[in-house]
Amino acid sequence: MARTIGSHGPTTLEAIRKAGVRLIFEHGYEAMSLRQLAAEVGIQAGSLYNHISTKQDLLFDLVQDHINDLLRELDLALEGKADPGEKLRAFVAFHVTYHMTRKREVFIANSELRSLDAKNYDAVVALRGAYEQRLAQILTDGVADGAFEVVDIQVATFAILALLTGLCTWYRPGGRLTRDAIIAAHEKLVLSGVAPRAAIGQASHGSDSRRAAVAGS
Amino acid sequence: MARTIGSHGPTTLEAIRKAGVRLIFEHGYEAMSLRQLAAEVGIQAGSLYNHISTKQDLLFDLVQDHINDLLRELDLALEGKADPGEKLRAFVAFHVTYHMTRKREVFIANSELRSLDAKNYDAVVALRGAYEQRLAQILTDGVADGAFEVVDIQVATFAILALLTGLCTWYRPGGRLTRDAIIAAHEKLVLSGVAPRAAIGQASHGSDSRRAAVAGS
Amino acid sequence: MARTIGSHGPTTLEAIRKAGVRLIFEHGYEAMSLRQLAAEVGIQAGSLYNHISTKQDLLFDLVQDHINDLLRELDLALEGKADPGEKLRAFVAFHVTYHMTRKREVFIANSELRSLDAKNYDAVVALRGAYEQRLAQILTDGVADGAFEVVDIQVATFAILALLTGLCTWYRPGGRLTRDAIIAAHEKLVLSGVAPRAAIGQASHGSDSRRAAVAGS
Amino acid sequence: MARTIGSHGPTTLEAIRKAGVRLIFEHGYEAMSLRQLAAEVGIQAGSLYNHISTKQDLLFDLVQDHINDLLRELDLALEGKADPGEKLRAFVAFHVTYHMTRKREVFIANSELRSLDAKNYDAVVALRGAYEQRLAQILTDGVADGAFEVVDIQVATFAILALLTGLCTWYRPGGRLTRDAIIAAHEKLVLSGVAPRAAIGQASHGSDSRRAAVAGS
DNA sequence: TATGAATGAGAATTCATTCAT
DNA sequence: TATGAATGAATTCTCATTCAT
Repeated sequence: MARTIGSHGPTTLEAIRKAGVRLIFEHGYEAMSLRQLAAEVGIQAGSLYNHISTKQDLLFDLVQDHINDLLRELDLALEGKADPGEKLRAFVAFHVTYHMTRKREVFIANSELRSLDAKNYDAVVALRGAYEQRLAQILTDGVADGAFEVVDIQVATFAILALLTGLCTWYRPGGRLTRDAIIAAHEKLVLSGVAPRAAIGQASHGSDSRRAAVAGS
Repeated sequence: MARTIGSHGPTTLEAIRKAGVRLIFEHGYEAMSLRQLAAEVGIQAGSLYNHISTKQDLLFDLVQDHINDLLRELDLALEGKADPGEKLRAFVAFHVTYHMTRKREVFIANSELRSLDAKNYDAVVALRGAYEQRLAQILTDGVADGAFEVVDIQVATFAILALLTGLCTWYRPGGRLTRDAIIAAHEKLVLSGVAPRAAIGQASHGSDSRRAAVAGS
Repeated sequence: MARTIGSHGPTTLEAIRKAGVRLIFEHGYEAMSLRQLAAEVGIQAGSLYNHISTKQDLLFDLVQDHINDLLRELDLALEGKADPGEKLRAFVAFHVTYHMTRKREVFIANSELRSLDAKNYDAVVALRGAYEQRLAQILTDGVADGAFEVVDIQVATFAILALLTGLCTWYRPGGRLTRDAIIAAHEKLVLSGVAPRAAIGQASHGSDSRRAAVAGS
Repeated sequence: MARTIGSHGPTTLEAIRKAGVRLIFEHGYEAMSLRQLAAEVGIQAGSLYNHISTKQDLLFDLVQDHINDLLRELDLALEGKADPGEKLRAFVAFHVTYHMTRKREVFIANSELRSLDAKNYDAVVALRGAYEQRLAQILTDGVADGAFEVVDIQVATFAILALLTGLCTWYRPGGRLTRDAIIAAHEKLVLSGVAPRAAIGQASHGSDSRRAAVAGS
């Protein structure tokens, strides 16, 4: 905290992490070389080892920290929300916002799981499971009190997460749409998506074939 | 004539492609070594070059062939469908089915785009754009005749594709759900998701904030 | 000789040798691959082995045949020449002409000796020695009867051969000079070069240091 | 401070260059493997890349440095020489001396040009042209003031260079002849070779055919 | 005689990591 | 804490050669 000039320790580590996120996002973990990373930071490759212990460890730290942040901030965002609809809307808004702000960390955490070795993989998947569980619980509650209707909670959980997370493959700051517009667009899809069938049945051009499919599931 | 020992002719190429898909799916393109691939096929690494011209080319061929198949089969699946609702349902059913059957090719085509070099990347992105365009057109038509309501067509296109494609990160044949159940679950989410707001509005616990956001988009 | 249609044996071998000369001249023996060579000829690499026994053997044959031709034709060119001056002029004219006509073979025979394995190298060097010996003998005779003056016969032999052979690093058919002009230019240098010192001494700006050096040799 | 174990710093690069010159001289650039080179230096193949950037670059550096040295030292050797005869004698003495001292670099610079890629080749050929130009100018001046007579300056330039450079294919230190004797032998050939025809004409056994050829050039 | 596929060795180069300074 | 040099294993890819068909 009271760091004197010349002590670059934390600064350097931060620079490594920042550059690491960027390079892994752009090239992938396997394709990023530590020489590249060091060059980006402005040091020699060997010097990285004064700050990280391993390339694998750097990845793990980045991913783990991200998911921990995600979880913590989600819980803040859901705080005080009572009914499932409100919660789901908060979830969507939070998830979309977070993914717009930190899309590179998000992307890495989703696409580089396979580059984690077994132990690290398990740890991260456990954390991710906790996050998924938050959404699954919201859906379960909503279905229980009749606010939502889904064919399968598990599938819906995965599908909604995929839908929301897809954002970080195309979002670029300064694009055509405002943050709110993007949130609204996702909110519409998700909230409508889990809305009870009855409500939409009237307006829909629904066919028997669809009903049959659903019934058959 | 009826050769069985070793791997010869088109058989070998097929074996290379099959093993390639599996290894890239499991480890990623960068992480798959040609030694590994060759070992899987049962030949020496150098012998691969009797069948492929480059590791990069193998990836490109796999991805391109997949997307071409996807497009061709989609058009077959949509043939004869008239109204947007019917089309969207057909799209969902087709996409989900295809992704269950060939989830590894699908996964590769989505996750290894960044491993393609510039020229190949552009070619694949163009093809993928054509596929996205099919869905965008369905949504556009549905919105035009009032069957659908979405906040933003572009966003909805990407989101729905992400939702459907997410399937291949968790689907395993022989799982808890039947093929039809999985299709139905996705159909519900997508069809409801684009259903006109009016119909669901009553059932929804909609908040002012959301309406404002939508209005502002 | 009485070859029937369909028998391409000698034709193919000739094509291989021709292409081989060109490729070795352009890229060097080590840098020429048999795949390249085969492609040039229009066959598969494996098929080369119906005509040659080894890459090394191809090189050896090309070089050996060239030197044999060189020797045989030199003897024809020197036939009937009596005095050393006449012989030397004939040698120059022959060597230059031959090197203009077959500069690629010549170049290979000079630059790829080191790519020959020990046995082949020795054989070729022996043949080359015979050729050098022809020139050495001419010089020896000329010196003996006072027609020539050289400081050292061995050195003069190598130097004159290098001078003449240098031609094939710059000569291109259809250049600025006619064949005769090129011969004349070399003849002047060589014939003057071995002319007795006395004759030129007057015209030369000879220094004592040079005389001393010569005396000391 | 006084490090002696292993090879470090500029020492290693120097060792690589020295070993490189020797190996390329002996086997040719294409035939020298970096494993070989590294073994010669006493390091692992990969470690070479701490000192050079590419095999091609090593060759280029060796060749370029050699030609730069050659040019610089030639200009020193010619300094203060006034008339063409004196200059030509100085040129011969310098060239021969240099080629005896650094025959391997010289040989490489002459025989491995074709192994340079286009850009490097052009750079080296430009430098070499500057060197050739020095000799061409001496000949031009000598012809202008009547001290020399040559049939064609261009051809004479190439021929004399080839004559002198040929040295490095046979010269071995500690051979039969002293340095001075070798210089004298080449001086005699070159100086006589460009001496005016008139002076030698008397002593020569010149034939009409030769005169005709020269006249016709 | 030609082919296509295979081999096994070897090419240049890159990599994560270590360590004396 | 940084450096520069080293390591040894691994990378993609090429090569001359073989051989069943």
